[in-house]
Amino acid sequence: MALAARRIGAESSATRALIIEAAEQVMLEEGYAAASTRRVAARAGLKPSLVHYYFPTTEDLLLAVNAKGAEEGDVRLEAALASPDPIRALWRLMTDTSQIALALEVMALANHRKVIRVEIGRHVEAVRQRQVEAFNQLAGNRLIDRALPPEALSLILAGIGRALVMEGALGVQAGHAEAEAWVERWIDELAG
Amino acid sequence: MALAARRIGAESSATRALIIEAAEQVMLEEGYAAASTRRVAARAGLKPSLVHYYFPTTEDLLLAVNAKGAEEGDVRLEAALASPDPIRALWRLMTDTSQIALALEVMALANHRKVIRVEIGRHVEAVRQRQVEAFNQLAGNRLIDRALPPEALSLILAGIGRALVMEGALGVQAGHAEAEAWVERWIDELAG
Amino acid sequence: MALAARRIGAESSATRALIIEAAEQVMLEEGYAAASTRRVAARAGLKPSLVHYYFPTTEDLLLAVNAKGAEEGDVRLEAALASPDPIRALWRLMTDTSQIALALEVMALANHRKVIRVEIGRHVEAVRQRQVEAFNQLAGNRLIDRALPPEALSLILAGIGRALVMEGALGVQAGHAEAEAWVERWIDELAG
Amino acid sequence: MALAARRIGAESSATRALIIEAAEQVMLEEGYAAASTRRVAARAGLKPSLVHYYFPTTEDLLLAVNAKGAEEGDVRLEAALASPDPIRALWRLMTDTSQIALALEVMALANHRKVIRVEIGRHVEAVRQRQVEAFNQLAGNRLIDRALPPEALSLILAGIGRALVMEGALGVQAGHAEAEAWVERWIDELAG
DNA sequence: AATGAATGAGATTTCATTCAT
DNA sequence: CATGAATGAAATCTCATTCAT
Repeated sequence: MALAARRIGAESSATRALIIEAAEQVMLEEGYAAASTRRVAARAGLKPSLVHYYFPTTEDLLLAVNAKGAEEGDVRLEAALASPDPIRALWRLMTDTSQIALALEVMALANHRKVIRVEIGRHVEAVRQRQVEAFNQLAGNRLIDRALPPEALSLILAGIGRALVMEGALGVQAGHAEAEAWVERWIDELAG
Repeated sequence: MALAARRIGAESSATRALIIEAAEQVMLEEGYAAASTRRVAARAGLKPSLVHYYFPTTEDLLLAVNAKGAEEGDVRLEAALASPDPIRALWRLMTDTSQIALALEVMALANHRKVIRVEIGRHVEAVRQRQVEAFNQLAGNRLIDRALPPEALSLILAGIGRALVMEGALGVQAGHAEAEAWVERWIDELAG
Repeated sequence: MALAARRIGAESSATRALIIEAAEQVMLEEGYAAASTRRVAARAGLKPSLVHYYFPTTEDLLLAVNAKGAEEGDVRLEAALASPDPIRALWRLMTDTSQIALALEVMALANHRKVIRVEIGRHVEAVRQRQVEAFNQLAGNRLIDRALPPEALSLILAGIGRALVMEGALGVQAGHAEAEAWVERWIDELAG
Repeated sequence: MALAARRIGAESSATRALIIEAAEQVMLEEGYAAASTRRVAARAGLKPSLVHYYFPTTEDLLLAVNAKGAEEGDVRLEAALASPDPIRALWRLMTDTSQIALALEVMALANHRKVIRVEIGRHVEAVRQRQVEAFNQLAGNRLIDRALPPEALSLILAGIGRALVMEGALGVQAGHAEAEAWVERWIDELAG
C-alpha cells in the first residue's frame, strides 16, 4: 500500500515472506514491542543477521508487516462486499479476532512511530471510503431514512467491533452479547 | 484499586506520587514500552535506584500507574454521573483525549502483562456495572422502549468514543463529525 | 579541561581511572577507532557493562581520555618551564613519543567528533598562550632580535616535533638527525 | 607506487576508479574508519558486492586509495619543482588543505594497518629524497652557508605545513600568520 | 563482470535487577 | 530512606567476508 518499504531481497523472496509472517505472529502473541530482530529471527528459524539483511531497520520490518496486513485486509474487505450478505459479512470482518488483534497492535505501535502512523491513517481513510461507497450502494435509501450517514455507520461499526475484540482479550463479557444482538438487529434492518 | 501493588515507601509518599506521575507522562509521550526505570527516573529528576526502591519490579510501577488511572477514572465517572446532564457528561468522558490515550496505552501494555490484563479487565467490568446502574436509573424506560440493554449502550458508547480518539490520533477525520452527531442525537433522546 | 564530561561514578573512583587508563592504552596500541567498550573493558579486566555505567556514551569516555591527557600535558608543561633549561625541556616534551602519540590519536579522532574537536582546539590555544608567555620571559629580546614572534616559535617547534614522532612511527629516518641538530642549535642560541 | 594492490577488475576500469574516488571522499568527510565497503558503495552508487569484486579485502581498497594519493602527490611535486618559483610552490603544496587532509587520514589509518604503514613510510622516504635532490640543485650553496642540510629543510617544512593544516582544522589560529610569515622570509632568502 | 544471499562478529546502547552501604 | 556499584541480557545496527549464480 502506498509507500513501499525499503527492501533488499526481491519482494517475492520466500525468506522475506517468512520473516514478515514470523514478525506478525510474534506481535500477535507477545505484543508489538516484542517484535525484535532476535525474537523474529528465532521464530522464523533464521539468524538475526538475516532479518537485518532483508529489513535494514526495525521500522522497515514493521512497515512490511503493516503493509501485508493492510493488503490482506483489503482482500478480505472486497471478498466480504462480494458475498451474498455483504453488510453482515463486513460486520463479521470487523469482529474477526485474528484480524483486529493485529490491527490493534499496529495501532498501538503507530503511537510512537510517525512513519507507521501515516501509513495506517492513509489506509484507515481508504477503507472508510470503500465502505461508504458500498453502504451507499447496498442500503443508500434506508440510511437516508434513518438519517445515518454511511461514514458514521462505518466508524460506529468499527468502534463497536474493536471494543468487542479488545474487551474480549481482557476477559470482559458484560454487555457483549447484548451489543452484538443490537448490531445484528440493525444490520437486519439495513440489509433489508 | 483491587490488588495493591507491593510497595516499600509509604503509600502517601510524595516521592512515590512523583514517580507514578512521571511514569504516566513517559507512557503518554513515548509509549508504554518506554516506561523504563531509567527514563521514568530521569523524567522525575530522581536516581534510577530510587525508583526501584519504591517499585521493586517494573510491574509494580505499571500496576501503580494503572491503579492511579483507574482511581481517577472512577472519580471522573462519579462526577459525570452527578452532573446535571449525566449521560452527555459520560459521553464527554468517553471521548476525552487525555483520558483515553492513557487507557489505550495501558490496554496495549496489558497484551503482554498478565497481571495488568487481569487488573484492567476487573476495572472495565466494574465501570460497566456502574454505568449500567446509572443508565437504568436515568433512562430505564426509554432504554426498554428501544430494546437497548444498558450493558449494550455502555459498550457501544465506549467503542465509538475510543474509535474517535484513536482515529483522531492517526489523523483520520472521515465520518467523525457524522458519528458524533449521531451519538448526540441518541443522547438527546435518551436524556429525555 | 573546560567542559567536564558527564559522569556517574565519583570523579575520584578508582574504577573510573582504571577505565580511562585502559582506553588510553588501547588507543595508543591499536588506534583510536579500537577504543570500543568491549576492548577497553577487556583491557581493564572489567565487564563491558561497567564501562557503560561510568561512561554512558563512547563520547563521554573519549572526552575523559582527552581531559586526562590534557591535564597531564599541562602538568608536564609547567614542570618543563620550571626546570633549569626550560626551552630545551619544552622541546623534549614536544618530541616525547608517548605524549605525542596519544595527542595524535586524539587529533585524528577530533576529525569526526565535533565535541572533541572543540575541546582540543581550546586546549591547543591555551598551551600556545602559555608557551608564548614563557618564551617572552625566557628569551624575549633574543626573539625580537631574530624577528621571530613567540607564537611562531611555539607552532614551529610543535610542528617539527610532531613530524619527528609521526615519521618515526612510520619508520622514516631521513632528515631526522639533521632536523634535530638544527633545532638544538636554535635552542642553544635562544637559551642564551 | 611500490606494491600494487591485489585486484581483479582491470586496473583501467572506470568502475574501479569510481570506487577509489568514493572511498577517498568518505575518508575525507567521515574519517578513515568510515571507509567501509557498504558506505563506499553507497557513496559510489554501487552495490556493496561490487566493491568486494574489485577489492577483495578492505585493505586492498585502502592500499589503492593510498596509492592513488601518492601518485597524485608525486605528480604535484614534480609540477611544483618544474614551476618558476619551485621552493615556494613546494611550500604551497605542503600547506594545501585538501592534499594534507587525506594524507593525515591515511597516516592515522597507518597506525593500525602494518601494510599501509610500510607503503606510506616508503613513499615519505621517496618524497624526501626527491626534495633533497631538488633543494641541493636549487639552493645548494645557500643551504651550506646556513648549515641547513636539505633533509632537515624538507622535514621542517613538512612539519610546519602539517601543523598549520591540522590546527586550522581544530579552529586554532594563534601563531599561524606569524609562522607563515617566518617561513616565507626563509624561502625568500633561499630562493635567492 | 556483477550481484543476491547469507553469516558470524562485534559495536553501541538500554534495561531490570541485585547488593552493599 | 536513599544511593552507588555492578552485571547479564538483550536490542539495534554495521561490518567484512564468503558463496553461488
